[in-house]
Amino acid sequence: MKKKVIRQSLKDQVKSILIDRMIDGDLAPGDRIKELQVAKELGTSQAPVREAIRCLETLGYVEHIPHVGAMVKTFNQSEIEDAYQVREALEVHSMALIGDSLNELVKELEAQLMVMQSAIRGNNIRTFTQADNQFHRAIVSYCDNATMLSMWESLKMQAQVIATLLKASMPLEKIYLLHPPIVDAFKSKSRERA
Amino acid sequence: MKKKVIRQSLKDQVKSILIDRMIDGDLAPGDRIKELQVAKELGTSQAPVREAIRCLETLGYVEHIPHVGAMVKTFNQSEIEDAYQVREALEVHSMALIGDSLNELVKELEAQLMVMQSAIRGNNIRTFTQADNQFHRAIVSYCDNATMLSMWESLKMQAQVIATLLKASMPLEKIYLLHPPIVDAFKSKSRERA
DNA sequence: CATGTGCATATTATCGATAATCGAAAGGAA
DNA sequence: TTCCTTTCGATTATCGATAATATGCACATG
Repeated sequence: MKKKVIRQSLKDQVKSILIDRMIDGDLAPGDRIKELQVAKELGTSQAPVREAIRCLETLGYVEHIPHVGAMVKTFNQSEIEDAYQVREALEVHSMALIGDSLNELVKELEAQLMVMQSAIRGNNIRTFTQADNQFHRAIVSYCDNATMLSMWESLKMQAQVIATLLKASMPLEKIYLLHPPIVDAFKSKSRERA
Repeated sequence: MKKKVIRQSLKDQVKSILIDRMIDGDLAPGDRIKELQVAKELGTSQAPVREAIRCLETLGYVEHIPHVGAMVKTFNQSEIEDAYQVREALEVHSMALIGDSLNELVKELEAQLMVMQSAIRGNNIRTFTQADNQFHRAIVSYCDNATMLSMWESLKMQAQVIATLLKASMPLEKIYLLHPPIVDAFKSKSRERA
């Protein structure tokens, strides 16, 4: 019941709005984002919009060319697969760092697998991406390497996946199949320890 | 013979100057960076300085608290070790992705090991960090996963090491010892393939 | 003494306006 | 035509000034 007073900077508000637009498809990959235009729409000045765009840039959501402008980044399939490989690298390595909470983690992972499966059956992409996100965040959360977590944060796959897959309708099954081997690895690690 | 006209944005110039100051020790970990003060010193307005600081923030060089200000980030030993673990995770995983150029890579890595050893003997920290940087960049460069490379870029260990070690004089030997096992892994992979 | 309240100051966050730059379109010469 | 230059419109980059916010201190209050 905390519901603190909302004191969000304009930059953060603009950032949220732009991300929402990307998720909703109002901003499609390739679309230009013009600072003054957005500022006018949202009733602010150029500065907060500019900062928000720079922020989205570092998150990998938009591409920015000096003196020209920013546009929503277009992802190709290989980029997405590359990112998943990086995820796997981080998570496999995390195994060695996770201690007593290993069993707890495995339960969490399996729960998310179930959610993903049901999302595939219902073709509910948004639910799928949320579960996928939970799955990977769990792993890096349970390992106490703060840098590892921030690296994962910077991957920010969730929005990439949402923005791209919502339209490209890439097969969820293909993505799903990358996950069970990871859970198996954690399980065998757990068994070996007992 | 290219020597193009220098057309660097003020933001980039400010960023470079601030990084130089950190390396030279004029900006020590914990020091405040005040936007208007820097702007006045450099003869610019607040805006470019502000952007430069935000950039340094995403690079991990400074910490920023809303409405309070930015300060040069202070690294503790565990943070540095965490980052090195993440590096290892990325590089070990890269093994599987590197193809024919494996032998070439091993030669490059061993060359950098030699440089590091001689840097340790001469206690030349700057040379050591450069070689360390070359070593790790080589691995992620030879693997053709662009995301992997950008993740490595975002680690930006070189400045962390320079900024921290130049003063804390953390034993280089300890860092060095993390490297040979990686080369060995690449070598055995190469042998196994032959 | 402990604690809260209001002010003063320092700094960031935001604004509106101007300068710098880019890309495309128009024009002119070989 | 084709290539080069110029001009123009659009957009970002930068500026100087103002508003919003946080921190510390003095002071009142119990």
